[in-house]
Amino acid sequence: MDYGKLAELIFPNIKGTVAELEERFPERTLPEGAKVTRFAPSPTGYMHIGGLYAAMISRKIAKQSGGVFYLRIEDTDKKREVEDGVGEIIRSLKEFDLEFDEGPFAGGETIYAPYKQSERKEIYQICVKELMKKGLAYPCFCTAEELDEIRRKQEEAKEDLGYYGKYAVARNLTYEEIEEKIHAGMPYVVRLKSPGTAGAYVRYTDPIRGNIDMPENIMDVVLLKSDGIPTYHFAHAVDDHFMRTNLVIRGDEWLASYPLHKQLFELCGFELPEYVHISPIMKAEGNGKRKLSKRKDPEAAVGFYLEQGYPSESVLEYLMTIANSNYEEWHMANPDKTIDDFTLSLSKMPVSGALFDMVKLTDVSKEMVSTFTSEQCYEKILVWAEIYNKKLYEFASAKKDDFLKTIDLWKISGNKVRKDVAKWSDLTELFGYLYVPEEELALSYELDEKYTKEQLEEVIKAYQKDLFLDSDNWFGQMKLLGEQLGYCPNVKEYKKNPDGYKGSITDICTIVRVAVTGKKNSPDLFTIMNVIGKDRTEARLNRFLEEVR
RNA sequence: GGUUCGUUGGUCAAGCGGCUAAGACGUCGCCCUCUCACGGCGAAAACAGGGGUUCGAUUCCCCUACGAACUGCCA
Repeated sequence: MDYGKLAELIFPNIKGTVAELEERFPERTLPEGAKVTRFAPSPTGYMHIGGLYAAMISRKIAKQSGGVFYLRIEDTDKKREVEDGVGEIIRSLKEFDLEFDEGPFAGGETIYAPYKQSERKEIYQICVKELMKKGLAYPCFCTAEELDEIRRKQEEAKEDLGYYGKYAVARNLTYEEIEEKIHAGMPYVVRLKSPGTAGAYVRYTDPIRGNIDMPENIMDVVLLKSDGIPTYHFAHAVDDHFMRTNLVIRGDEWLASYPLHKQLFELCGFELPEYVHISPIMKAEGNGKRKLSKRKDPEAAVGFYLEQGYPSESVLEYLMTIANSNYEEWHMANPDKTIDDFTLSLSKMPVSGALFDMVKLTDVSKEMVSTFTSEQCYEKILVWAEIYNKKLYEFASAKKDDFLKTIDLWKISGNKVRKDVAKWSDLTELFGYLYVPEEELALSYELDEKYTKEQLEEVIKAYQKDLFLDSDNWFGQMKLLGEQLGYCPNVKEYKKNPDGYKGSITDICTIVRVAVTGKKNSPDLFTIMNVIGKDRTEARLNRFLEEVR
């Protein structure tokens, strides 16, 4: 077989050479140890939390090594592609401040462009043509039915599944047969003619998992699909070589493809990049766990966190605790530093998939919110509310000073920090009495059954006479008021002699608190009433009286 | 079926031949001039099972069980 002739038959219009590509996409000049990493998603819908995780790690590694992080869109499967999938990815990453160092998605041009696989078709074909010239690739005209038949036979014979060895029938086509089929317009794919040996092994050392021995690739995998577009595997080899990626950080579902990728790089004459395979983020199910699924789990989408109003810093912080479990300790020892100051270690990444723990995220986020100033919270809430809570946005943007007071209310208690809020949607859920407009406010009073109707009325009516809102000793006034009604002003004393009183100052405060907020727990009540104002407080008291009647 | 990876408290996990097996979240209890929150103190809670190797295994080897990934003209 004259492979040169075959290559011309298959790729008559492809004139470029790999050598030219090497020149067009030269090696990068970077400091020793600098890592070039990429995030390479497919635009198949909303962004997955696992994608965010991978992107964060890739960017972090590039950044801390003085390297480059870029975005490449893997849009080689037009069937799965989704309208504005690329925009979705870019917006999501931007929300999390994960910016790129180069390329059109960073607002610039570089010699390594294009950054979308669909625009790199010729590059792949040049490389395939060259392989074909060397007798390492060939056209295959097998139909889906024929492939199914092969598979059936292999299953029956309990052999390895795939297109290889004696099953790779298209390997044996003569030039004349191929020419005839081409002229007849038969569809075909281009396959790798794998030189792998059955029974041979390749060793791979993963920074996370250590040494792994895997069988060498013997499959004649598809390089170019019938539409001339490359498969993932081939595009990966070509792109990561010519875009000069030197560290491929990817999900562990790719681990098994390593022998193939190694072979592809070798046959193309490319230097193999380093690889790291990271574990997926899992979701509990029954007794076990499974990968977070786009279809079943709303929390798989990064949009979920944005919508709920988790600060992006919180989500990243949580993901970092998963990525390197020593991060938390480091952060406790360095409370004023951020993720950017931390050195991520690939070898310390988890080997098995971690369950996504929403409770832990909540804790991390409360901690994070407590480090924001009120002004910072205000800015973030504004951005969030503009999209997800219009009413709140109106309030926040119209009355900034009032709004800042509400923030202080749940952020600060005396000289201590409160940690109530993990996400901005908590605002209306936890503090409806502050943030929901009066006419829309639904209060379901959390009242202990021990209080009688008369008791409630008595306390509220007494309190209505003077709210003590101008007092500099509101609590003292409340004690006095309680005492007049027969409630003990001292909790300890009350506990010693519960039968001597109607209740304690605790009860007085609780009743007023429930009347005003609907809730039996809240931040400082005096401050709440001052923040919502005298008129609204009085209205709430009246509303409560009507309710208990 | 084959290949590969994994399995320490409810969760995330440290550990890399010898420890009363860290820490964090969660849970529970106690304390902290009204509740909550914050903070402090404390408690319960784990090496999947079985064989080896070894003076000694959570750590090394093998087997079993369970889980996961791959096995596409999807990535």
